[in-house]
Formats: sequence, C-alpha cells, structure tokens
Amino acid sequence: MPADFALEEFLPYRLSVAANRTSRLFARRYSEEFGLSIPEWRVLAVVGRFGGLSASAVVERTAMDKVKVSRAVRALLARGLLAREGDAEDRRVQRLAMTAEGRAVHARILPLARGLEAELLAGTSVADRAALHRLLDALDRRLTEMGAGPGAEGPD
Amino acid sequence: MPADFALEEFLPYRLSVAANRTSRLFARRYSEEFGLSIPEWRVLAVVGRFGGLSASAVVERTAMDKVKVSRAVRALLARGLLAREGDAEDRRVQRLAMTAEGRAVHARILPLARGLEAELLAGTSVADRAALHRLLDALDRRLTEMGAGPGAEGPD
DNA sequence: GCACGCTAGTTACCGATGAAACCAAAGGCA
DNA sequence: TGCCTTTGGTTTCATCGGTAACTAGCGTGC
Repeated sequence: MPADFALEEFLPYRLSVAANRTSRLFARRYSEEFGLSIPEWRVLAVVGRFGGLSASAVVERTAMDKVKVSRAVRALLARGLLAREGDAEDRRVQRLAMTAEGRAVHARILPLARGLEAELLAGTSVADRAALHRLLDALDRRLTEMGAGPGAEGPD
Repeated sequence: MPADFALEEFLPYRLSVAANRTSRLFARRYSEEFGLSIPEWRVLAVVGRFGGLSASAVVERTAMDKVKVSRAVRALLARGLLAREGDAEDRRVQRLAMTAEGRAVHARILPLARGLEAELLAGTSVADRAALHRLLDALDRRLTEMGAGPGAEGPD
C-alpha cells in the first residue's frame, strides 16, 4: 500500500479548499457591501428569479438545509427585503416575494456576484470551464448515487 | 440588468454544494470506520507523508486553520495515533510523528480514501479530470491574488 | 368523522468553527 | 543587556450549522 499519498491532489480536499476560500471571499464582499450572509443572498437570488416560492421550494432549488433557509428567510423578512403571505389553499405554506427594497438590493448585488465570478475565472479557457461544469454535474449525480444527502454550505 | 440569474450555474454555489456533499459523505465514512474527523484524517495524511512536521508546517500543507490543526493534533495524540517531541533547537516547536498504531490506521484508511475518490470520479474522462485540476489550480492562484486567506474547511 | 401518517416550517440543543486574545520562546537591534 | 516585534501553539468566546424534536395543517383509509 503506497504511502506516498498526496493530499494536495486528492479531489475532496482540493474541492473543499477551493470552495471554502471562495465562500469566504464572497461572504466577505456580500457582507461588507450589503450585510447579507451567503444563505441570505442565495435565498434572495432564487426568490428574485422565481417569485412566489414557498420556503420548501427554496430548499429544493438551493440544496440548502431547511433550517438554514428558515433562518435566512427570517433575517430577510426582518430586513424588509422579503415579504410573505400565507397560501390560501394550504395554510401550512408561506409564499415568499420580494419587496421593492429587496428588488433594489438584488439588482445591486447581481453585478457584484457576476463580477466576482468573472474575476475568479479570468484567464481560464472556455473548454476548461465547460469541463468543470460537466465534472460538477457528474459529481452531483455520483454523490446522489453514493447516498450523500443534499446539503449545501460551508462557513458563511 | 438581467434578472435571470441562475444560481444553479453560479460557480461559487456549485463548488460549495459539491464540496460540502463530498465532505459529508467522506466524513461519515471516516468517522464510521475509524472514528476520525476530516481534519484529523488530513493531519494524519500529511504527517504520514512527511514525518517530523511541526504543527505550523501542517497548517501550511493542509491550508487548515491553525486552531483546527491544534485541535486535530490533540485528538490524535489522545488516541495514540501521533506522538510529539519538542524540537531541540527551538523550544516553541513540537515535532509530530506517527506511532505504530498511527501508521496502521493510516495504512488502512488510505485505500478507503482512494476508493471513494475513484468511485466519485467513475465515468468521467481523463481529459475532464485534467481540466478540473487545471481549473482548481487557476482558482487557487486567483483566490490568492484576490486576497482570500487560505482556510480550508466546511463542516466535518 | 377521526386516527394515522406525511409535509411545511420553527425551535432547541449541541458540536464545530474561527477571530482574537493569550503565553512562551526566538530574533533583531540598539 | 534590555526592549520590541515576530512566531509557534493553545485557549476563549461568540457564532454558525445541523440533527432531532416539535407544532400545525393536510390527506387518506376506514
């Protein structure tokens, strides 16, 4: 059994390092400029795209834990970026919608997010980026087959 | 400002999801079969490869927080998988080495780690994997330029 | 009509995490 | 020598995250 194991080439390790450094960098920017945590920004992003979602629909779309979504929603409600309204047909469900202020913040944070992503990918080839997405797709499928629950988050 | 932002194609998000699902899956296995957390296994891995490291050298090699390394080391010492010995030249430094039992566990966990990684990558092309590593390299460099501290970890 | 199980969402609890404070030992440097 | 900064490493503390337990409402079978 070869003992020459190189942690620095081990995929789970590399992924973890890259994801965490990225998360922290983005978290810092979101937080500095908008006072949003990553879960909050994610919820805002999906509600911004698909209006009238329920919290559990957000859970599906973001792959975040339901507790984390619940907390993020509470924070966004408290800050007046989201509003919610009980569903008439199913009284367990609360539908989420952006407020005017929520839309404003969303519109301002989007370019920041896209800009950071572009900066991160600057200098990489289109082919490599395509391969990356293919591989991440494959990984997602594999993880599901291997019985890894959803769950999406590191430190915020 | 297009509002059609697709979170599910946003790189930081995808990275985070993939890394966290992977970490959790691996953590479960390491923990079930060896009672090791991911930080512990990482420390064991680097000490297994480079003997006689100091804790701060481990920090550099693993990109983990020094506090986390400190805790992982303590746990490994307590379980008798590592031993340490003060450096003669610099009395602040404690050099880490594997015990016989540490080597045994290391030897048994390695195939598990490699096997899981292989399973994760099953069905992906060599070219895509190469692209992935290229991209992760580029990302690391970019992150450093963009002022993201090291830091490596999500939930264990 | 009502007992049972299921889903939406929240709360409670506990372990993990990391920033910052801290201690001890080195290393300039005057 | 004495001071001041830096580094190795641990401890503290506030925060975050997830599992599990809980409440409320829906729906099915009988």
